[in-house]
Amino acid sequence: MGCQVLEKGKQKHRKGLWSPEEDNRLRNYILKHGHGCWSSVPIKSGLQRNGKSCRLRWINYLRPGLKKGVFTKQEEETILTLHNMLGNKWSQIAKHLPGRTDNEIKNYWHSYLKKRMVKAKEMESHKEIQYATSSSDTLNSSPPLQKLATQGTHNINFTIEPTNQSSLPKLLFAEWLSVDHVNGGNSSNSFESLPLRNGFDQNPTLHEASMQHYMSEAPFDGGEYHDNSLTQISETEMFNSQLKFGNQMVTNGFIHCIPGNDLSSNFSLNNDAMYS
DNA sequence: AAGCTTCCCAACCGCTCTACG
DNA sequence: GCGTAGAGCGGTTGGGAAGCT
Repeated sequence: MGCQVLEKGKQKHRKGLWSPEEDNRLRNYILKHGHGCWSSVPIKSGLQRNGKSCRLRWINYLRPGLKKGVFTKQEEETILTLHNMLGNKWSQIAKHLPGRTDNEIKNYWHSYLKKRMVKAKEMESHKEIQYATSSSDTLNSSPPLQKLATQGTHNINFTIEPTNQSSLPKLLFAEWLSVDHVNGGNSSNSFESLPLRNGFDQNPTLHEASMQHYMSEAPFDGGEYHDNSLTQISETEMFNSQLKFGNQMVTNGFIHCIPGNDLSSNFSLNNDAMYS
């Protein structure tokens, strides 16, 4: 909001797949200036796309910290669990899978997990029929979905409220950073104590920002983003680090962070972390 | 090898929500 | 309170790759 540069003039917007050149333009522009108002991005960056398209491309493909490649077993289980609880709230689910986008998760669900669920359901109903015919008291067999959903989720210990609420620890490295950023603080910020908002912060940008933290240590040379940079850091590791921070937070209501690099110096957080 | 089908994923579309004047 | 515009989300589509006949 508060965007002044509007898409004036009904110029024809390009559609379809993005060329590497377009990607570079968009990436370079956003890294340099932040996205600000999305509708102004294509104009300022000289792209013949609409703002919406730019936004999507950035979020789903260009944004630093995105994890590419196959979903791990753990991620799979997380999706199943969360989908069981939240339904098709892909963006909510994505918040719990660092480096994955809602689109990616949605696609994965439709192309693979949905079938798996259907299969599991079929098997279960088949079993139930068999069971019903052989025995009269079949009351407390656990629901198939729940069963599936809880398999292998030993390390996911959180509850999800049906609304926007999630108590999954989300306070991350970037929390202090954004706050610092907001406050305009120029502190090198080695040890900062941050008061928490509502116990657990609901800010969805935290994950993003945390990914940027990881990215800050990953190769990002000459605008060339290496997809596999993140694969060197296991998801578990990232997940654990979140939990660790979460624990700190739970214990005293404040978090003490020891930043690695000064992120803001090598990546413009101003918009992605602050506004989105 | 060619044609057909299926699958996957990037991108688009349309809707809702929110902020602002 | 109302209208407008931008952002975000979920559903859907289209095109290319892979697999099959």
